[in-house]
Amino acid sequence: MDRLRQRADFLAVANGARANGTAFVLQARARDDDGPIRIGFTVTKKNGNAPQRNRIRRRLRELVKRLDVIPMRPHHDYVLVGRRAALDRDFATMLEDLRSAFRRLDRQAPSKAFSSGKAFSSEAATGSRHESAPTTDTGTSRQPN
RNA sequence: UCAGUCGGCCGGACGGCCGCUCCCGCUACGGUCGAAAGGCUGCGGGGGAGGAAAGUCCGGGCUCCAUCGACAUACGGUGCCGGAUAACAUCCGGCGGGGGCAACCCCAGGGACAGUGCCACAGAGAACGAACCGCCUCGUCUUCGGAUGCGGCAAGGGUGAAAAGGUGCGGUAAGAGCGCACCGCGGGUCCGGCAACGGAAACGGCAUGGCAAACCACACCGGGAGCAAAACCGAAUAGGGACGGCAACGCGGGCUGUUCGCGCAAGCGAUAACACCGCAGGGCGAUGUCAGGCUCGCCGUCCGGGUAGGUUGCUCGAGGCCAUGUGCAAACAUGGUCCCAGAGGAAUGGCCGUCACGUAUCGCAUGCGCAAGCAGGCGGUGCCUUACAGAACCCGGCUUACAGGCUGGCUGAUAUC
Repeated sequence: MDRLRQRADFLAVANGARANGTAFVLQARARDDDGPIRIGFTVTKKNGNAPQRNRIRRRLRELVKRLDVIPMRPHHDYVLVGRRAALDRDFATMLEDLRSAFRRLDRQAPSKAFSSGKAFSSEAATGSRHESAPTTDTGTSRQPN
C-alpha cells in the first residue's frame, strides 16, 4: 500500500465515489494502471489548529493500519477527509465506521463501474484537467500556513 | 505566618503491543531490480518538536537582482546619556519626570527666539496680553437702599486640560515683583561627573503658555526581493530553430465567394446568381453552395529555452554545557567537553495499563467551638486523564497565549525569642 502525494491525484479522487461517516468522509476512485492501493489523508484548516489537525490525521492513519481484513480493491485510490469528530470519537467505533464505509462503497461500486465506468473515467480525466488550471479548490488544497 | 514585588526552572512519569522518519553498522543469511556501483526489502544500534516551535513586529547571516564608487533628492525609521553587540526599536548601568509606606513599577524622555499651523466645548478673554461679575478715588443724580459717568486696578468670584510666577508680610484709595523673605524661573560663574545631569553662592525682578504620536528643521541609519530565494538534472505535449528525405498530385483545414472593368497585388467601381424567406412587389441581409482564387505540407534526426517531477540548498552554528579570569552588569576572553530533528500532502505517533498531581462529591474518625462552622488525615467514586500550542533555511530579540508545579532574592505587617 502506497501513499498519495500529488495534488492532481487528490483532485481526481475527489470526483469519485464517496461515503460519509461522523468522523470522516471516504472517497475512492479506480485507476487504469496496475499499481498498488494508494491512500491519502486530507484535513482542512476549518477542523482546528495545527496540533488538532495532526491528531486527526494520525488517528485516521492508525485506523487504516488496523484494518484486519483489507476491504480495499486493488489499484484503487482512496482519500480519507477528516472531520472534527475524529478528535475524540471512540477508536473502536471509528474502526467500525470505517469498515461499514468500505462496505457501502463496495455496494455502490458495481453499478457505477459497469454502466458509467467508461464515461466516469473519461469524465474524470477531463474534469481534472479542467480543474487543475485555476487551483481554487479549497477542499483538498494544502495551503502551507 | 500572611500580603506583595522581582527573577530562574519545569511544563506529566513508568511499562506493554503495533508503527513512522533520518543516520550508522552488518553479511553472500535470503529475496528483488541493476552491466556495475548501489537501491528496495531483512537484522542490530542510535537520534527525533517548543518555551513560546505561534504572531511575522524589528535586527542580521545566506541567495538572487540592481548599482557595481560614493553623494544628493524623495520616502521610511530611530531620537535623554554612557556601554554591550554582527546588528537592532534589544539588553545592561546611569540621569530626569510620575506612581507606591516600601521592595519596585511606568515613561517616543532631543528641538517651540528657523518657519507655518492648531488649542474643540465652556468662558469676558486661549496669545500683536484679557475685563463678565467685581474692587477703588473723584463727579452727577438720589426716594439715602442705590443708579450712573470719566478714570485707576486685577485681590476675590466664575469658565476651562491650561488664565500669564506661588505663599506670607509690608505697602496702597483699591491694587500690582511695587518692596522684602522663602520656593519656582532665567542666563552666566564656580564645583562634581566621560556625559545626560546634579549642587552652591550671588545676580536679574518675572520677561519665555501648551501641542513636534501637527507639518517641520536638526543628527544618525536604511538599495530591492526573499529558501515558493537560488543552483543542477529534466519526461510527455504544444510551439521555435537547423539539417536530411519524400511529395509538390491528391486529400483536409482556414479566408474569400457568379460575372464584368481597372490594377502586379491588396483593393475599388459596376452588376448581381442559385438554394432559401415571401401570395406578390422585392430582398440577397442571415444560413448554405458548384467552379475559381489565396494560404497552411508530411516524416526523421539534432539543438536551445523550459513545464510537471527530481536532486542540492538542509543543518557545525555570532552553537550548547562546565570551569577560570575581567567587568557593578549586559557581556567578553581563555581552556575543556558534547554533537543535539531534518520532514517535504509534510515523520517525531496510535491504543492500553499502573502511578503521581489537580478538582468535585460521599463516607469514617480526630482537634477547636454552645452552635453555625473551620482545620488537616484516611478511604471510595467521577472528571481532566493535562494548559497554550506542531519545526518547515538558520540565528539575536520583541510581542502575544499558557492548566499546574518547584525554587531564590527583596519589601511591608504580625507573632515569638
